[in-house]
Amino acid sequence: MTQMSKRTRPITPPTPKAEHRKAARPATPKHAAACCRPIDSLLNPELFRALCDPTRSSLVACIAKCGRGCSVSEVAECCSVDLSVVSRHLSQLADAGVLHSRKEGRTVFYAVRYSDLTKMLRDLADSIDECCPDGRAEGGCCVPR
Amino acid sequence: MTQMSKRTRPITPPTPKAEHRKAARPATPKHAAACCRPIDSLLNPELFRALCDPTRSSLVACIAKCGRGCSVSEVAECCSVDLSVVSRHLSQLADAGVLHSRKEGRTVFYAVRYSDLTKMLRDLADSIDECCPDGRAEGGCCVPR
DNA sequence: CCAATACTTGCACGATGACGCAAATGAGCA
DNA sequence: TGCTCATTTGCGTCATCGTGCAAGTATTGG
Repeated sequence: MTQMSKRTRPITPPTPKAEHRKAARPATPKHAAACCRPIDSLLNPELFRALCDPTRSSLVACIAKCGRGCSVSEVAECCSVDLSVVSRHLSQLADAGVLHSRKEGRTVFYAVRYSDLTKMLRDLADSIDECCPDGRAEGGCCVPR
Repeated sequence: MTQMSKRTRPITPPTPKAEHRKAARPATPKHAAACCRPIDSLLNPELFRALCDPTRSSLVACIAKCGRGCSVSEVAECCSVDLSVVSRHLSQLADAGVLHSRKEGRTVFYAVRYSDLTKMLRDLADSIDECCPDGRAEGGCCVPR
């Protein structure tokens, strides 16, 4: 247990869920100074975390292609996992900002947050571009040695 | 690299790696017919899987901001995990197409695949847009009930 | 009020992931 | 050849994740 010495592992007790995911993010590394900061916030693991599971991503694709809000049980037909699993995945995706949920009577409709999602992706792409467009970067912010 | 093929599990022999990740992907769901297919391939969990870990994403941010190729030990200074862990993360990111590696003598330089990465992100954003631009989608491909 | 419908939540289990340490491999250099 | 530096790999450990089943909650209809 002492294996992971100091960082991210308060020995045992509280286990605040996905703890190590929160911690390991050294604000400003030695190299790579203050330039191009937007990438730090845009390269948010939470979004990717939501989309990294194939079941979840297929659910997103299903709803996206659907174009309208889909109920949980409707979406569940898209894949072979239990309805409860789908329910959990959808709420997870909603938490991550990928989906939007709307309750109507006893059914819950999930829809893709098209513009938010595409904005996140494009902003990230932009921030990556900004970091180092072709020519630039030589003698950039990161000390060579 | 197949670094973690069947490793770390002496107990259960066959363990076909990340099995469930491969499987759960019902080609064509009942709803959401053949329209807007690109999203299926672009919403690739593998890319997100690579970026979903905060340590990994901070490594990517570090290298991105760096602008040039960074050696493993250099990058390791950006975060507080063991060098071996960084090495594994970097090769994982390279496998996912996020980074590019180049060996020079005994050092390995990793650099962000700027254009590939931004292309993937923008294409995905485009495919999401295509799926359902504002007005469209009513009475789309997914049967309402 | 009761039953049915549509989800959500609790729980247990097996698989996977991230990690550190130590040993191994590879590549220059004296 | 032997040594050192840079990185990778083997292995054990612990936490987290995805999943199914069963029970619980909310909402609508009779």
